Amino acid sequence: METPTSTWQTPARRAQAEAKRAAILDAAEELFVASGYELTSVDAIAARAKVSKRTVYDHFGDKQSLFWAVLGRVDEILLATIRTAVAAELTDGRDLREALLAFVQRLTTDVLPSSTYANFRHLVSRTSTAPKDPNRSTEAPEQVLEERFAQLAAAGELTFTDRRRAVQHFFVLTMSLLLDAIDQSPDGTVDPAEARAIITDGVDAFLRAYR
Amino acid sequence: METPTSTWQTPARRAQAEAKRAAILDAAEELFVASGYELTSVDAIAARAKVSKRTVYDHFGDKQSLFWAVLGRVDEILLATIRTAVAAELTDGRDLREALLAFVQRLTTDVLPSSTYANFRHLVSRTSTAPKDPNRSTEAPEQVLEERFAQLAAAGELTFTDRRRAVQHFFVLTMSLLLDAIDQSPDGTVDPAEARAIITDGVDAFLRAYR
DNA sequence: TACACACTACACCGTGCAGTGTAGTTTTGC
DNA sequence: GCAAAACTACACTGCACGGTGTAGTGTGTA
Repeated sequence: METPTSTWQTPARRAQAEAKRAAILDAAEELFVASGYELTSVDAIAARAKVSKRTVYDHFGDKQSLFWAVLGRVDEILLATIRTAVAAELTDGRDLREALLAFVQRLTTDVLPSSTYANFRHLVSRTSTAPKDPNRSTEAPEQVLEERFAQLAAAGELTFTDRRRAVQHFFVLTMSLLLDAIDQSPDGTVDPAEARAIITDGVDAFLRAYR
Repeated sequence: METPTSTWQTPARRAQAEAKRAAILDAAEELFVASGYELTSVDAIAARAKVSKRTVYDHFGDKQSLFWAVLGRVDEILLATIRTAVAAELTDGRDLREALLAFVQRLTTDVLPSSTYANFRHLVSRTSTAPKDPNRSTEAPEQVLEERFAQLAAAGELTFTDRRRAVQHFFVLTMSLLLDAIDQSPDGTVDPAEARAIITDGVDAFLRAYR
């Protein structure tokens, strides 16, 4: 058959194929996150997805393409999550500190627990072992926040000269430290109290620097 | 022979052995940093060190131990560099902003260009593919800065409740962003002007938050 | 009924790599 | 000169893994 995704089939067949495809992506994501690109074998992915190895190759061609497909899905989810969180928490008129705290809290509970993005940041950014995707925008998430920060600055709630830098600082003061805390601990979980402390300290430091 | 490091030999022999050992560590460091743990073969390390593969195994036993040895050396150098930089730049009576700028600048020029620590941070922290060393203190560098920050707080130059957190924030606002910038760029180098901008922005933000 | 699609099971190939065994060479200390 | 240390060259094992080829199975669809 080769590339079942190319032509247009009857809905029933198509649905089955999509289900398998999703299962493979799920399994691949878990294993890549857990063990990294090199140490994750296609056989293991197939086994976890309860799918024959051949099906994996029929769907994705090779290991690299599968990895990129996983990455693409993760990027999508992440971007959607950030957009939602911005829209839901960073609302006008709300106390800025409360808004930012809620925003980060929401991001962590929505994205990190599935551990989706947490370790992928490390996997991708510089595992150096993972193959680099030629076409992908690592900028998107930041830009969403940048726009909102610009509005906040216009409203006098924040003060900065370089909005890009301000967003960078916000991210490292909150998300980066949370990610660090996560993969510092052996089991990959962080004490919720510690997490809250990191978040509040980060937000407060940010506000002292940029209010 | 097996493990030439165990018994005590005559100086000449020992010196030769040490030279080889150092050459192996150098080669291993370069290759691990460049390609990651998995993708670096022991054969490649031996070739680069201009040493027979057998010698590598005679010295280090296996690939993991070699990796840990490299890590240990990097840790030592890093710690010494930080101590020196603290002593040299974070002196009493100096304008705090100038001192912190010089401190970060010195760290980057002393540690990053050799790229020693830059990518190793990524290799170790969560490559997940790299083997974990059971006994190593990832805390040391931070603690050096913590002590100095505590003194600065006592002198009224800084204000914070949690000195550990303050140091974390300082690191992410400066070094983390520099490392990010480095491995964001394909060739592993950063425009010096951009680097300076990152440093000054980071230090200024830190001072706004903690002065 | 018959076809095509998605999939499985499984054998198979090539390769790269960690690690070993060994015989031989150079150097050093006595 | 001799013995041992340090090292080289090289062959070799074992294995895991990426990827392919193929024969066969079940199932919606025409």
